[in-house]
Amino acid sequence: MGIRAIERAMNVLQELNLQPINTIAQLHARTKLPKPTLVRILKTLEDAGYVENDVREGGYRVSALVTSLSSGFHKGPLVVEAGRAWAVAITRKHKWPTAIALPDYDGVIIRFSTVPDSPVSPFHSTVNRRLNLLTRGMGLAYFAFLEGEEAELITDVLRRSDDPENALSHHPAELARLVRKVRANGYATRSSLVEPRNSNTIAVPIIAKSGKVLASLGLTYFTSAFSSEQEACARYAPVLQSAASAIADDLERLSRSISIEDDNPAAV
Amino acid sequence: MGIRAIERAMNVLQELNLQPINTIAQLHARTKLPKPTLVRILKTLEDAGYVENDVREGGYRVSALVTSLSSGFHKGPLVVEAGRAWAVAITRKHKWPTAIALPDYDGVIIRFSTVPDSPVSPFHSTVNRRLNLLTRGMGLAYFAFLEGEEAELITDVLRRSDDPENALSHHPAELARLVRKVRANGYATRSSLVEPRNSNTIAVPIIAKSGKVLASLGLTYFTSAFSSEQEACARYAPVLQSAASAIADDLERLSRSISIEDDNPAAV
DNA sequence: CTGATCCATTCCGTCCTACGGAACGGCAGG
DNA sequence: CCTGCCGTTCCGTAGGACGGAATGGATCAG
Repeated sequence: MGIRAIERAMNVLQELNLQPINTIAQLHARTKLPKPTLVRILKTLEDAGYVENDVREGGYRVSALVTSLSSGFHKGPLVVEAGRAWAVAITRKHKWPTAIALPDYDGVIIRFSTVPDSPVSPFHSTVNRRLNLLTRGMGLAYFAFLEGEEAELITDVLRRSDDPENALSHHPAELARLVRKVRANGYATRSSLVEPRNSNTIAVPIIAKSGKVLASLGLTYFTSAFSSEQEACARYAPVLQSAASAIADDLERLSRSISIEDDNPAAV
Repeated sequence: MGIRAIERAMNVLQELNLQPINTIAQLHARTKLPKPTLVRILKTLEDAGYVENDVREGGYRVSALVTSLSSGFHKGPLVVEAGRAWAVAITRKHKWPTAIALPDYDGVIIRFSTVPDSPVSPFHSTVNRRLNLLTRGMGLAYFAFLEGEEAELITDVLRRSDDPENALSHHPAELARLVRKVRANGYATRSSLVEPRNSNTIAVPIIAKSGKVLASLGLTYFTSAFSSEQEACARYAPVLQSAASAIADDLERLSRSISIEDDNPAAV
């Protein structure tokens, strides 16, 4: 068993990263910690410079110094590095948060998200969150564009899964129809069968010049902001597609001009 | 006064970010904490998943989860996002760590560094570190390419400083000569008058299409790895220059294709 | 093989400090 | 004015963090 105060502080810090601004009441509800304890922890983090108490906004937020807690960690695949700038740019222009997800066995894991840059995020920061391949927009955008042996391999793995979100894998015909539809559209959206219902995600694959599907790029919006899913897709799918293609270009340029031997896409 | 255990844990976590691998003895020396206390703190962080005890390497290192402690913080200028991929690519190819620094009043601040990706870094992670404009490679690469009013303004500020590292600002003729040399070379290096002596940094400016100097891109190497500074510069200056120019291109493409209203380069 | 040295880790009794219920002051709405 | 909700402060208590000393390896010298 570890030091309780530290465990608590780390949890609080994680929670703080999930929203641009956090009130004591919210943190109290999410962490189940007594308010005085929260105040004490936040004061400690504030003194240390990791947290700011924004009285105007009425809450606490992480400050620039938190980067020093993770500046020593990298080994992110190059596609994430190449894609960040585009993800940030889209969010600056269109406000909605975007994210980049990388394959991880029978799912994808979000490796970068612009939630903190988005003034209107339906979600909290979702970095390191795992998404299923068949029901989630970013999972499906990856899965549907897989080809040949790789596609079969993953399909087999999914078939063996008893996760309800992978249920579609037991209905090959329907699955094939879904894949065809996604490929025809050039983008995927989150299944209407899974939570949360008040938002949706539009996602496209990032495909290397070699044809290999590297990752997916997604944008999440409040459903209430549009009259229909079609409207949102018509607006953002082209943006995402051109960004995904630009990311693939950038990767190509990166490897050509600097000539990288091999970008190992090993996850984690 | 805050909670001591938390303050200590945060310090330990920061220290862990400064080196790829950290032994208890090193941490003990750097943090002045008793070893049992360190072990307890590290065990706590390990249980929570932020730290790994790599028995093979004989020490502790930060793990992927630390990113969740800062994933909520962004507001980084687009030039850093655009430059990351290139910095990472250079380090993967040439091994030496690279960094991107942004202007901050009378200095520059390192906003991104590939130290964790470098197997041979002379330095520890240097994110958020401030560098002087006249003696440091990355500072000088920025300063020397400033033009017109902006250059005069900063020069005035420097002249009013009594920081020994800004001493050159009191000798306008020598300063002008240095600036001319840097401009002619197209890159800057760290002054041989300042520490540390066992490494050096080669840096180039990142200049937007508009002509505005946005940032500097630097590479740091052990002096002992080359027979002369010339040799290292001949090898890496062109690499850095082409990367800097590519970053400017990327920025241009980012803003053209997504058409961002205004990239506010405000630092922290 | 023995003894010395250095290291990370565990023990455990002491003391302190983190804890949280209760109280407080501020604010908004009724 | 009162009521409800908020963030913050108080303060007596008790449980947990603390660190010196002991332990268990690993490495090296003789």
